[in-house]
Amino acid sequence: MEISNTLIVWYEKNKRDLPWRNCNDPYKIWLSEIILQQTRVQQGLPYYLKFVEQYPTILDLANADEQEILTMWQGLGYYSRARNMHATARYISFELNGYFPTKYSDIRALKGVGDYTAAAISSFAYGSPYPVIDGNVYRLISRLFNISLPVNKPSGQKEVKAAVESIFDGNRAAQWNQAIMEFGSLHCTPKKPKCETCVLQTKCISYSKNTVSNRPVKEGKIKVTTVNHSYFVFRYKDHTYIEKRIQGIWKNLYQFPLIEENLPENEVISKCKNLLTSNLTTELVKTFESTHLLSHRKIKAIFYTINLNTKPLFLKRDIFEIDLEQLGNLYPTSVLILKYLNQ
DNA sequence: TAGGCGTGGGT
DNA sequence: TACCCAAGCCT
Repeated sequence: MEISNTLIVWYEKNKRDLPWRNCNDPYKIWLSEIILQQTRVQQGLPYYLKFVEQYPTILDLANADEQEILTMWQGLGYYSRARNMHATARYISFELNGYFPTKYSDIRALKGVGDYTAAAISSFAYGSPYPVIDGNVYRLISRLFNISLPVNKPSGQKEVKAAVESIFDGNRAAQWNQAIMEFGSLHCTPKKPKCETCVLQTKCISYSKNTVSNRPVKEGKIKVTTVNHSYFVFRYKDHTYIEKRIQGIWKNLYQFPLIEENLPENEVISKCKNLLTSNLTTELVKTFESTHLLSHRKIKAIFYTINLNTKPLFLKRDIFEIDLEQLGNLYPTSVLILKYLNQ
């Protein structure tokens, strides 16, 4: 209880003014939590404001096209969040008559809602006594209790959860949850935590044992593999030609026709010509190169421009014609392709 | 359960 | 530069 008081006093004095706080609308709380998954407040905030303006109610979101929602989401990453969010909006609007679920178990069962998000919505919208455990909490708790088990493995997660429950105050769950995340985010930071001015310093076992810089422990590294992307930008008048991605990364976003194999340039050009029904007499011009970094992949991208005098016919039926300016506006696309369009 | 899934900021 | 990390979830 003493730790809870300390955290909450700190929070009331230091909290940021954010639009989804002091709000009981489960729709807006849910929306903010989906946007903020693995996303910094600074990056997610403009998207939240945009979504609330465009879709004031969950029914507005449910009635929107997925393509429009993905365009709104463009640039935020982890696009499955947007697809799941749309599916959940339709489920709540049309199966639950627009009533957002109130029970933790029902909230937890929604698409795109895991343990963290269910606890956040339950506490912030309804005051239900479920502690949030996000990256901030893993870090803060592993320091406070000097937990040496890896927090990205079930063993460490179990220990953190038990520690959280030992200090959680369910009678003020919403405030408590906001407080511990805000404190972790602003004070008990990953690098250079502000231990010298920390209100929990005397309670922090890692501080007394000088292990703060080694907490939290994480095991295993993500290996980043390098892949090649060759994009073909066919131009005919103001038109260009795109296709929809149907699986994997950037699913349901649009792109220029793409060859992913790592081939020598002459074979890439040969593959490009095979996309068309007729012989290609125009040459390909390499107009842009970029290395695009993902969390788990390094994409070495090359963009070739092909300026045509006649309308092209494609063997692949799913390649279709648009105005170039529609890509990134009417047709959502990746930041990699936005970089090309903006250069 | 380990890997897939984005992007941008910080060091 | 290369790496870590961010209000995680899904399969």
